[in-house]
Amino acid sequence: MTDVAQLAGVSVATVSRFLNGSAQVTEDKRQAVEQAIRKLNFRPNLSAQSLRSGSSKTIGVLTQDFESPYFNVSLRGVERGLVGSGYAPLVVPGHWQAAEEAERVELLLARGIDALIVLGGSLTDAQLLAFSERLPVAVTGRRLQGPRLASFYANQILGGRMATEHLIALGHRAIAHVAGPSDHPDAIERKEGFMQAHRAAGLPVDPRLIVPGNYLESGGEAALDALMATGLAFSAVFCANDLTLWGLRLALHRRGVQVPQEVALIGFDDVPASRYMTPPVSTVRQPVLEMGQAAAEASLAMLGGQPAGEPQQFELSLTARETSGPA
Amino acid sequence: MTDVAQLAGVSVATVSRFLNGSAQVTEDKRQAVEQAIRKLNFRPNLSAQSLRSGSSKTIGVLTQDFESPYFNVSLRGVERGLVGSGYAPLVVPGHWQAAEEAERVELLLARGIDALIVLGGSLTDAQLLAFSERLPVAVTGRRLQGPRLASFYANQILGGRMATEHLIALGHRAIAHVAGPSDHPDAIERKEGFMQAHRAAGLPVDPRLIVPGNYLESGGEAALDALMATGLAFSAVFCANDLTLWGLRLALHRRGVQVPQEVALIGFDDVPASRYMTPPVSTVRQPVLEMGQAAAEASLAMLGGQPAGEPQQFELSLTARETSGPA
DNA sequence: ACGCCGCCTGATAACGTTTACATTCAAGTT
DNA sequence: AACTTGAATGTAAACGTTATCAGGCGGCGT
Repeated sequence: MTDVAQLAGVSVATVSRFLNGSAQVTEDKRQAVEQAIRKLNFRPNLSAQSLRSGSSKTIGVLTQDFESPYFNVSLRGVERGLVGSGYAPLVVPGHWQAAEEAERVELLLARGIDALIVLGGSLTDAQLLAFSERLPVAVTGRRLQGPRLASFYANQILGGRMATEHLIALGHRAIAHVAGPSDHPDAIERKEGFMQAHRAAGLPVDPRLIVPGNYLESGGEAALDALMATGLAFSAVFCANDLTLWGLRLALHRRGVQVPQEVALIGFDDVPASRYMTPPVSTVRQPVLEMGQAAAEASLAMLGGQPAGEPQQFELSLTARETSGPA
Repeated sequence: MTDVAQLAGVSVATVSRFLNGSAQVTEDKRQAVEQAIRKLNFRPNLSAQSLRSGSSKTIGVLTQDFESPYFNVSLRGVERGLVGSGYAPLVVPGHWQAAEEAERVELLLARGIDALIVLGGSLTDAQLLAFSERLPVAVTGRRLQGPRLASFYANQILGGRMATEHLIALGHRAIAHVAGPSDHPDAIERKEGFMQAHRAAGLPVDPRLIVPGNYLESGGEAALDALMATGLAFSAVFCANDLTLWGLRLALHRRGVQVPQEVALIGFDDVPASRYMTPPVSTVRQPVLEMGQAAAEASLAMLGGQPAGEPQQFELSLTARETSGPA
């Protein structure tokens, strides 16, 4: 910057003022500075700016798994919300382990992030609120409120209910459920939706038809064995998420059972590849991209000094493709 | 740091020396400093370190698309290679647009990254070499050499040939190919492998059975129409990548044609979800995770002052699952 | 003509580190 | 006893910005 100032015949202060528009600069100097910057191909040093201003122009993003399509769609939303803002996302994975997540957030904090976006995960609400004392926080998948804590969520109970009611409407009466991790709030709510749909329809639910999963394909694969072991008949399965459905679908394929003729399937999340499964999977779409984008925009708004605002609910929608058919 | 020094009754220099182990510190002072750090919960300010040392402890990663499973596996490899090194990856997408990629790299440079990892993309070799004058560069998917440029690649021609020979060995004689983007080197080489396999087997190839794609599902879907339009018969298709295969497989499903009984399919990349397609897809596995990890490790090594080393070739392997069967 | 007011501008002090240089001091050397 | 050596420490100057403060200067009111 000193070089620029010298070449333009002004002081460094003037160059800084020109760059940030923090004060008026007369036309002739402005031009001289502009020219000098171009000539020297000058770029302000971000480290110095960070040191001086305390802001690193970086937003920390806590995701869970780089290979999860669900989280990657969110990430793309964040990326989209940040474009053109001058802020860059610094992404770290937490793998659904509260301890690892907390440690990764500390790492982000040590890097001087200006705001934090948390995509799902296992941190407690209290931890999140504690972080929000230090910097603005935006979180997806929870309903949570604080002065500098914005949240974006969808009604998972309703989603579970929508999926199950879809199967019931198709005439299914013996419906199984492959649940998500039992300590995962979303998984618990989706199961609750499954129960509610049955109650509302006056249908009994056999608890043996609810088997555990892990939100991964492997859980879906294992679930079929568990289901067969019960000896109970079922004509449809509501899977806690799409990956679970994929695994179950593969296991079904291995046993030669037809989908949806013999067993109808519905998933959750509407992950991109689900459109291209055979048959294309029926699922409850979560607007994850939109939620990621909203989280990014909220972070920016909070950095601009605006208050966090109410928790914002996003609508779920049923995408009936071809894994679900009449009983 | 001043506070720590004061509390420990030493100078800031001693604290710094303790932190970096850059010089001996007597046991008593070392303990005093350690205690003060713990008590004040002190964390060195990364911006200040960057400013002073010129190193931001950040490695820029140019990926192409946050939603591409292929690139996400690479990214996970990078993440794995960097763990515990103190370096964090800063990831930006380039979307296969040379102009966008160059701009994103400039953005990374402006952020003071210490090294650059390039995953595929459309930058020219010359551009990459130019970047490597400024900082260490590691690139996957190319064979390229420079003093501070490490490269990791797999033989795409051979891969294309392996896929095609697999189909030929199964008795297929009329084999179609859905190519990748015509300006994409990998796509060109995979097609070349397709040709070579035919030549080696003494089989003619009808150029009308080679149709363009875009490495995306949409290209595969469209390809079937193009193939049908030729009026030519074919019993197998080599798809330039797995996503293309998914799209083609969906189009086939819509027309009610059986895979692999009526048409056999083979893809390329072995993206995670391919294992869970119905039927599970046969494909040529690229060790992308390993390549990403190697790129990260090479970057670290170059930052440690070691030379780049020769371009390193990774082996491809055929994963025959169930989309390929006898003619 | 004098003083006052605003607008631009330049000098300079931070921000929190690292490191070259200077200093101290104990232990060995002559 | 004076002198060298070397290790441990302190002092202070950078690194590249931004913001505070004060000065210069033209215009305006009296």
